Order: sequence, then C-alpha cells, then structure tokens
Amino acid sequence: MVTFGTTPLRFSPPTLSVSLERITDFLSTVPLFRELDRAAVRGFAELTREQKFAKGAVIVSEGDPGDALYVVRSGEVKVVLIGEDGREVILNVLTVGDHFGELSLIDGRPRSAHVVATQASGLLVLRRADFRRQVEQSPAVAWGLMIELSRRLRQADGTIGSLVLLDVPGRVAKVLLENATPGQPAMMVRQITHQTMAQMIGASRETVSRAMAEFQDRGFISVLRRQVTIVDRSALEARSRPRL
Amino acid sequence: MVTFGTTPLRFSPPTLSVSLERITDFLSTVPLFRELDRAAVRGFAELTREQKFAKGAVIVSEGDPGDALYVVRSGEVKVVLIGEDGREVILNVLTVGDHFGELSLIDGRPRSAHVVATQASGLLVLRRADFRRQVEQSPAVAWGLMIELSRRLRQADGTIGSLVLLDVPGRVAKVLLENATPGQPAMMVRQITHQTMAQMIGASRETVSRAMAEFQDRGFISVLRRQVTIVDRSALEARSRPRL
DNA sequence: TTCAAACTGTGATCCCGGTCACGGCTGACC
DNA sequence: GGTCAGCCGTGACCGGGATCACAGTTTGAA
Repeated sequence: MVTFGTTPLRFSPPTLSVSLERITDFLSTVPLFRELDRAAVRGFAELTREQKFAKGAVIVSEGDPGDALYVVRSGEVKVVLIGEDGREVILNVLTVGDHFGELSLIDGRPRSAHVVATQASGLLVLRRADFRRQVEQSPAVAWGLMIELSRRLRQADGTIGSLVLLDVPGRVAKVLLENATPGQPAMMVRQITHQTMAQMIGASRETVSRAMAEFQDRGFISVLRRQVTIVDRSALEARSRPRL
Repeated sequence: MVTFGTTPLRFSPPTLSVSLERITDFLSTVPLFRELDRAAVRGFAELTREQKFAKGAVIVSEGDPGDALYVVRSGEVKVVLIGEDGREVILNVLTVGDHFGELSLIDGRPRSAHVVATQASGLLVLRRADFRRQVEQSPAVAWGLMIELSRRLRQADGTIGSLVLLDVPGRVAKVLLENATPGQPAMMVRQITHQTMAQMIGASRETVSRAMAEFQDRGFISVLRRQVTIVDRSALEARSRPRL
C-alpha cells in the first residue's frame, strides 16, 4: 500500500500522485538530489513530466536555445558533435540516472551538442524557470550540480589527454576499462559496438576491430557472442598509459 | 634537477603582503565576484594571501590533495597534463583575472593537472574552508562558479571535437582565432610560440610551423617580428571547419 | 526459418603528420 | 661587440592509421 508519512490512503489514489511517488523514488537515487530530504525531492518531481523517445530520435540539437534539464529514467542516449562532413564524435553515453542539459540552464547559452536516443528511452523533463527557482531554494542542489560539473570537466580533460598522448589501441584499452563493471577476477564490459567505440575515441571502426583482435590474441580480453570480458586487467592498464 | 620537457622547474617561497583595498578592487573585476557588492568582495579579499612564483615554478602538481583556489593577479600560468614519457598537453593558458583550483575545492578530489608559471606571476590564494564558508553565504558566487564551470566544459568539449574532426592546420586556424583580440579590419593575436601552440593542439612544433607558413603564403595572416596579425578572418574560419 | 540489416575481420593502399637533422634568426646578458 | 639559449624554417624519411573493398557472422523481425 502506498503511504504518505504514516497515514495510509483510504481512497484509491489518483494515478498522478502514485506516479509522483514513483518519480520521487527514482529522483532520490540520482546523485544530484541525494542530499535532499524527501519533501524537497518531491518538489522537483512535481515539476517534471515524462517524455518518451524512440530509438534514433533527436532529443536536443546543437544551437537550439536550451530551456530544459533532462534526467534519463530508462533507456540510453548519446551526446554527440556532428561535423559538417557528417562525421560524429560521441562525447558521452548516458544511462539511467544520468542527466544532461544543465549547461544551457546555467549560462543561458545555446545547446553545445546533439543528444540522440540510442535506445527507446524515457526522460524526465524539468523546465528552466522551475529548475532555477528550486535550486535557489536548496543550496544542496547547487553543490550537487557543481560536483557533477567538476566530474565531467575532469573527465573531459582526461579525454583530451588521451587523444593527444595515446595511440588507438591505448584509447581502446582505456574505454574498455572505463566501461568495466567491477566483477573481481574477470570483469565484464557493457556491450558497445566497434563503431560506437571508434566514435568515442576518434578512430576508425576498422582500427578498433584490429586493436580488439590484438587484445584477444594476447589474452587481455575474451569475447563471447559480443560480450567482452577483461581477463588481464593490468595488461590493459599498462597499454592505456603513454609508452616511452 | 627535475625537468618536464625542456623547462626546468623551480620552486619559490611564498611572500605575504599588500593592501586589502587594492585586492578588493582587483577581485571586483573578476567575473566570479562581479555580482557581489563591495563588502562581500572585501570578505573574500580578507581571506586571500598573495604568493609569488618565478617563471617555470610549479604551482600545483597532479595528484596533490587540493585545498586552495588561486586567482591570477599578474603574469601567466599554464594548466598541463604530463605523460609518463614526458610529453606535455596544455589544457589552458590562464592570465590576469583567471582562476584555477576550484575543482578540488568542490569535489575534494586530488588535483587533476599540473599548473606551471610561464612568466613570473602573482597569485591570490584562498584556502578551502574559508572559500566554502563564503560561498555558502553568497549564492551569487555559487552561480558564478557554475557559469564558469559551464564555460570550461563547453570549451573542453569543443577541444575534443577539434582534435577528432580537424587536421592540424584546421586546429592551428582555430587557436589563432580564439586568441585574437577583436581589432576590426585586421586582428592581432597574443604572442604564442609554435611550441606552445603545438602542445595546445596535440601536434608537433614542425607541423605548426608549416601550417603558419602556409597561412602566410595564402595571405590569411601576416607575421612581423613574431607578432601575428589576422588578415583574412573568414578564410581562417573556413579552414577551422571540418572539410568534406 | 528465412531474410535483411547491422556488425565484424582482414587485406591492400595511401597519406598526414611525427621524428630526425641541421642551419639560420633573434634577443638577452656579459 | 660576442656568445649562448631559445625559437623558427625546411628537407627527408617512414609509420600509424584512415580509407576502400569485400567476405563472413549475428541479430532480430516477420
């Protein structure tokens, strides 16, 4: 039974508030809102509406005036830059609990990249004015935002370093490690196509294929039905450092 | 002596000093504090100490626990990543009014890069606890910080895009434009050595030289005693876009 | 099960740009 | 002035990785 505080609801609750509670539950798990008490999170939840996107749908486009924050509730999206020649650079892949769009909310500038659904996805949308008012009322969210921005900035700087200092196999090793879920003796990597990897590290699909083949030969990883398992973590780590 | 690349590193002792009002005047010009009234800015000014660094001095090192924010009061510093093989990547060049070190203050993680003085410089230092208390009292600074972080994140993403999508001459054209001061018909570029440019865009010094030579031949820029002038802005802009 | 669409593996070719080598400038400091 | 340390310009070489081409393998929808 759904309860508010200790008071059980006697009448069948409107669907809207049921889903409100579920959205509140969900938002509570997002790092941005983790410091808040339930009432404050509900304050945000009330301001959201859920929007569904089919695989391949464009959620925001570079240059758009940005006036909303999105939280991924289900599915997966990618943040991409697209060159005039059509080539794509994947800046980030976001899954459940991740959010995007805050830059435009903060500085009022246009969107700096495209965001595209890579799977059917459900996103919670929070409009600018609402968000801003809420943030001003809870400084905890402001800190949370700053922490998140810091994390991304460190990550972006790391990516710049890799692009300059590492060769393609080195960059491949790095994304493998970054996408590994920590299962002790042998670690799994969430499924990514070579094409996607290539766009994440600024390389061609073929070169990524060759690097993966090499890692298999050497026993660094093993691949079974497109599921990659990391066999020799430290070898990959060594390969992901600049070599002299 | 420890060296990174070809630049010898020197450590210079801190010197304490200077007038509170003059520091307040200076901080008032920094975007981060622009929204604050004079009393609030003085509050920050009271918490700072000025520290002098000789050219080549290391101000912070990657991996250090970071517990201070620095504002450049005079001189120039560079933010660099250093590979194990000694190669440097310049993430940013900071001059008067710029600041660095806030990431570690925000998220408590170690410093993510080295910062080295490229000229004799004076830095205002603000320690973690002091800074944090002040920020909590003035939300305007929190917004200012978020805006600054957003700006850097956009810039970093743009850099990633350039590294992947542009060839070396394209990246050279881009830094020229980014470092141009907007003098109408012909624009000047602040002095940067080819070596520095090369480290900013992930290229070799020689290739940058050749690109600059090409731009001169074509009449895009002219160089007189190491002072670069942009002659044909739109040609450079065209060159700084991905070509099909 | 079948068939199309998407993904992967691998060879051949070519070229951008890194590296090496070296000589010519420029400017700072005795 | 001389001399020394950084810069800059340019040629020669060659290797990592993009590109093209095509065959083999999965996947998933009907």
